[in-house]
Amino acid sequence: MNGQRERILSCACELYLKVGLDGFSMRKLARDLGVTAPSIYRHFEGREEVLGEVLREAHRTFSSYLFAALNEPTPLDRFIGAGEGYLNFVVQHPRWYGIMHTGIDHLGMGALPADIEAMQAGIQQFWMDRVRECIQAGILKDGDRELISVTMWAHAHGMVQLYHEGCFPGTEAEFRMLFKQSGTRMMVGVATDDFAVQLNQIVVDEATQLQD
Amino acid sequence: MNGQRERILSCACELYLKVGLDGFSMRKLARDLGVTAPSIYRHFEGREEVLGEVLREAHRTFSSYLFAALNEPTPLDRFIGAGEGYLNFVVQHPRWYGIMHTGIDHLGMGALPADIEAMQAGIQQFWMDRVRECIQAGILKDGDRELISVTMWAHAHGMVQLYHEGCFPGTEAEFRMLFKQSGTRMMVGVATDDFAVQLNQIVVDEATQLQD
DNA sequence: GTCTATAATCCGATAGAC
DNA sequence: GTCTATCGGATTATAGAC
Repeated sequence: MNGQRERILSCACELYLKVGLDGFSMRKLARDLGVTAPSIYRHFEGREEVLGEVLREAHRTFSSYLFAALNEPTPLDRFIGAGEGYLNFVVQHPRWYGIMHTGIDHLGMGALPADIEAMQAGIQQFWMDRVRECIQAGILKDGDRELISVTMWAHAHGMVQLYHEGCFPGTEAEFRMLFKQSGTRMMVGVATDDFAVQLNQIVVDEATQLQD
Repeated sequence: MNGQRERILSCACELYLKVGLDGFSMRKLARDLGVTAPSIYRHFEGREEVLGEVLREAHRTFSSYLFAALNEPTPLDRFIGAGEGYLNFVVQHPRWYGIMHTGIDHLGMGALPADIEAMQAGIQQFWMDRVRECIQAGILKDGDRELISVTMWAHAHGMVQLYHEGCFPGTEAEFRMLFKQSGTRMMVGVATDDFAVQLNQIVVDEATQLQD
């Protein structure tokens, strides 16, 4: 029966989301499944292969959050939609974001499976496409696309890491606000002069709102 | 003899820098010291107390890298000096930066020692002072100081995390360049209009340099 | 202050019976 | 396919001799 393999995988994802990478063990997985540990080795070569599947599921979920933005009508809408998808994902699934940023050595693997590397390449391509079409639409500066992408990536990733580390005191809703407000300011440096005017207007509006 | 305690601490820092947090064990520490594990428990209550001292040393070193910038003459020089100190620290001491961003639960502690919390508060105060005096000097926008600080913090931390994860392909020197170039763009959004002109001039100069 | 010996838990993985 | 039994290793930490 091949359904058993899928039952193990489903249970493995659940276990990882509950206890994290360091707490994830074959013995606990067996206990949750209601079997003994050696049984799992009939379906998987070892812990490494199971974790590979968990990592695969993380990438699948992340991709679905991002790629939903492709249904939006304009480059700007797709860019904003992708940003909101990213924000929703990291807030709702911190463990899955975590395993995607865990070194392969810590996962006990020598190298990433080819299909996971392909998914990573697809995600990177997705972001580069958003940057490219926002440049064509006159929203982002027509310059070094890689550098523009890095600046936005680093800001977003840093915000998320600091939030997950507990460096921001507020609630989840307050973090979402902070993420967007900070993102607006960061964007000013990579936007065209015309679009920067609109972004700065948002900043001013926020300031006057706070005064009321 | 109290010198033994200091010898253990020195060796503990060395061991942590070599093998990281997960590889750090009392047995390895004892082996490096040339004694057996139970001996260490005459000087320390347990692994948690030793790691607390390692974390303390990390904060001391980080602070020394930052606070050296206080010798600079102007607010802008102090700000740039602090940024360069930060960059030097994270490049030269990734493990120490790492333990400073490790949750206390992962360190096996219930709460941070009061003096370490005080050092963290001092570092945060240092950055807020840099922001405050750069606002007074007409370099940064006169707005929400906390938000300006968060934007810069997130960008810097994100750049470092991605670098340490191996997400940037280049050399260390190329990363230092990337950090500064990306930082310049990020700064445009939090700078005054006057200072943003200077920052954008740097961006243009870089672009024309690349064309040659 | 350091040692030996050991308790008490964990872990991944395998052999071989059923 | 699952089980029992086990190997071989890791860890923190303690008891008690010297």
